[in-house]
Order: sequence, then C-alpha cells, then structure tokens
Amino acid sequence: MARQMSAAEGLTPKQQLVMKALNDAERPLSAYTLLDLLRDDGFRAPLQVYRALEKLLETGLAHRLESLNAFVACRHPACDSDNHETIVFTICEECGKVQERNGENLAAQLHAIAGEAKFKSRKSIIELRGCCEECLPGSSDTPS
Amino acid sequence: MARQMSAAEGLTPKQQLVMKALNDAERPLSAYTLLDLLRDDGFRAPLQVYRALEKLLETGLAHRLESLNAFVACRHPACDSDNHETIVFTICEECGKVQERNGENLAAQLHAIAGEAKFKSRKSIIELRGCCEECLPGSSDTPS
DNA sequence: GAAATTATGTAATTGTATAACATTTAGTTT
DNA sequence: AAACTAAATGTTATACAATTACATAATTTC
Repeated sequence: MARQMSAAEGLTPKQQLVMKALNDAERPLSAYTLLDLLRDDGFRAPLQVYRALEKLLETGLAHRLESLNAFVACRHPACDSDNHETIVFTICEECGKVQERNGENLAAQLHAIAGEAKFKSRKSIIELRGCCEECLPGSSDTPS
Repeated sequence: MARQMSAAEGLTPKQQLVMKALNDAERPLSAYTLLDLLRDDGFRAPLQVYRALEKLLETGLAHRLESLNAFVACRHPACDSDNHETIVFTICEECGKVQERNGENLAAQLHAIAGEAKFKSRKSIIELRGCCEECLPGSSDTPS
C-alpha cells in the first residue's frame, strides 16, 4: 500500500475518483465504463477519464491491458518488489478477472531475446489469456 | 515459406488480397489502412477486411499486435520452428517496424508463473516496445 | 440437386481514443 | 498581492476500431 498511498497524495479530485473506481472494481474497466460510473461525480466526456488515466499510468498507480483496451488498479503481487519493468498479467476469459504477477524471472531472457536483435526495450507487454483456477472445469465455486 | 504457401492454398481471393497487402508492407497495418489500400480491389466496408483477417489469424498467416491495433504477416524468425505458442514481437516506436522473434525460451518460465496461480494459459501476448538497431541514436542509416 | 456450410455485400451502430480550443485552478516569482 | 507559469478542467467535434444485423452468393457434402 505504501507506494500507492504516497503517489496518491499528489492526485487531483478527478484522478482520485478514477483511481477509486479502479480500486473498487475487481475486473478491468474500460474508459467508457469509468465514464458511466463517474457521471454523478461530474464526469461528462471521455477525455476527462483519459486524462485522469494518463496520470495514473504515468505514476504507476494503474495499468493498461492492451489486449482488452481496459484499465486496472496496480496490485503488486509482492509489494516488496519495485520491479515495474516486467509484469505478467493473467487474464481469465471466463470471469474477466485479472491478476498481476511478478515477471522478473523473465526479464533476463526477454532482454536476451531483444539483445540478439540489438533491440532496446522500453516497455514489456506480457498478457496471458486463459482460464483462472476458479473457472477451471471441475471447480464448483462460482466466480463472483 | 513452405508453411505459408500451403496454408495460402486455401485462401479465397479477398483473403489473398489482404495477405498480399500485409506481406508487401514492412510495417503493421491497421484494418482501416488495409481497407484504403484495397478499395480498388473491391473492398468497401471494414467488415470485409476484418473477415479476411479473421481467417488469416486463425491459420497463423498473420498476427495481431494488441498494443497497436494492427496486423502483420507472419514471418518466422526461424522457419524451422513450428512453435507458434510463444512469439515475441519487437516494436520500434521510431520507425514502426516490427520483428517476430522466437520466444520458446520464455515458454517454460511463463508456464511456471502461470502455474503458481493455477492459471491455464491459452495464448501469450508478448510485445516489446522500444527502439530498433537502425533507429538507435548514433545510427546514421535512415530507416526506410 | 437439396441441404449445409462458408464466404460476401451493405448499412447501421457501438466502442475506443484524440484533436482543438477555451477556461480555470494551483503553484511560483517578484 | 499582482504577475507569471504550469497543470488541470470543460466542451464539442471528430477520428479510428470493431461488431451487429440481415441479405445474398458461392462451395462443399451427401
């Protein structure tokens, strides 16, 4: 929590509202879903949401899921790690839930692969689409 | 080429046109760019492009780049490999060129990371955004 | 050749994101 | 406090991406 708290200090009201909406959601939200959720809080146009999101992405408080065109609050799998470079997102295509997992183990190999091509990587996008434990056939738990 | 050729056998004229456009391009193309390129060939609506792309993606002749909303012809870095599971795309944000690199080395670790969460991965999306060799500062070559 | 499947054509609509421009607010400097 | 600056906000219009719905044609299968 510590990192979020400190970064959250500098947020404007609008940015805080978007952040709260993302935090309260247990699934990624699209910009337009956020807009709908926040209409009563004074949001009227997509751009208001996108601008707040831009700030949240910059500060690492939220992430964009490229394969979903949607956004999630940052939830470090291990809060002890500040490695923001290599995050692996697991995206369940059944229930829509997303988990954020530490991918530092991958970093070296990714770097090696990029290095072969003399490619200078700025940002890694790693998203696994599949099925989470709860939704696996045989699991009787109803995903909420 | 062998794999492409054989798969290309079963393509309809429209699908071949889209495939050719992707092959001729040295950068990823968006669906709407494809539409514009192919207007003279009888394409009039986005859906015609999307339908052709759907087939090409299914058969592995083309890939979708999630972080660009764009499509590229499949170019195996090593044609000897049939591992279609774990592809790493390097995307140069300067010149827009994309390379497809074999990521089998990553597969095991990705699997391990997913496994910790008992997540069943169906498809991996791995895209590295950065700067290619040609565009690195100091390179005097003009990227075409 | 009838039935079923696959591919096409077309229009309308929904979803995602940004451009352009005006205004306000908060923070700094003097 | 007044002036300046930078960041944030408000609003409209537009561009870009993808799908729904429905009709028609071509191909394959039996």
